[in-house]
Amino acid sequence: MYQRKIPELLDCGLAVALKVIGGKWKSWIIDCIRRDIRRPSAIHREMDVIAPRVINLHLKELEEHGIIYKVIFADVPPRVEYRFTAVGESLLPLLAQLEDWGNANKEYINRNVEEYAPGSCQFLPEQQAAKAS
Amino acid sequence: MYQRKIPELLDCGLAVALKVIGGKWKSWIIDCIRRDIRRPSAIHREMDVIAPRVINLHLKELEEHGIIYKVIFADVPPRVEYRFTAVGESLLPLLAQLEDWGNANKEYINRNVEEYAPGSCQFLPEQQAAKAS
DNA sequence: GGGGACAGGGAAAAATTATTCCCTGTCCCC
DNA sequence: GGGGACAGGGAATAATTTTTCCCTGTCCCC
Repeated sequence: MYQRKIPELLDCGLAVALKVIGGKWKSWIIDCIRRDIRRPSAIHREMDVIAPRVINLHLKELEEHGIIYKVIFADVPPRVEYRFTAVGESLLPLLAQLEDWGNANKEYINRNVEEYAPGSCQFLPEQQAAKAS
Repeated sequence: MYQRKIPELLDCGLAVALKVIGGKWKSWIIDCIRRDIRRPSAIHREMDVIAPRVINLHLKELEEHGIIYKVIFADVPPRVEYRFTAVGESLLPLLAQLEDWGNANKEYINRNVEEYAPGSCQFLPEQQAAKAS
């Protein structure tokens, strides 16, 4: 386990929320479980461009944060399922809203990124007002 | 500017949203501007534990993403203000909700992190059901 | 002139996160 | 026995992000 050298500021609710959902593939994993893809191997298949190891690490973090929990069946071969805790469930509507927002604005954002050139931001207020409209 | 080596998956709305708000201090900066702390130097004072350089980089990114825009006054000494674009404004309610969620659950999450020990996740379904309730 | 506030950025280092490679077991099927 | 599926982790490396240090310029005030 990696030992942090710079302390985090976790008194702010926003920081906590972002810590939980902010990992690179976290939200994708959460979305899998939401769609009832709950077994590690199934998630690995679903996210086949991501290394299984990476997914496992994220799963462990989600578990540490109390967003999901693991159900281990006594079966052989071993069978494991991840499910949402109550707190994890409460996150789903927020993620859905974020996703809607992203879908509604991704063209705008990607266009902005492409068009952005250092210095192109030099406008006077009147010009900016025009641009913003 | 850093040249990415691994392409991002930005077709998913959630990924886009997290890209925009996911930077380490992004949401704090957005919160400053929301509270009408709009000038770079004022933001630096407000977030005085963060290096000004870092804040500038995040501001530039928010600008590139079209979340905020810069108003440059012709004054001397130079005066600059950051303001939200319409898209930036539309993000605020979502952030407020995330913050509420984080505040409501941060004790739970921090407790989980502290109590988590590798292997403590080995429960049978019945025990998990009890824990989750 | 010296010092401070203003806005901003280059270069390098450090910290953090993501990724790859490869290894541990068990069981089933051919 | 060999090969595959299952769940999982150690160690090292690469990629990315964050941070520090220091420098550019203008203007005002003492």
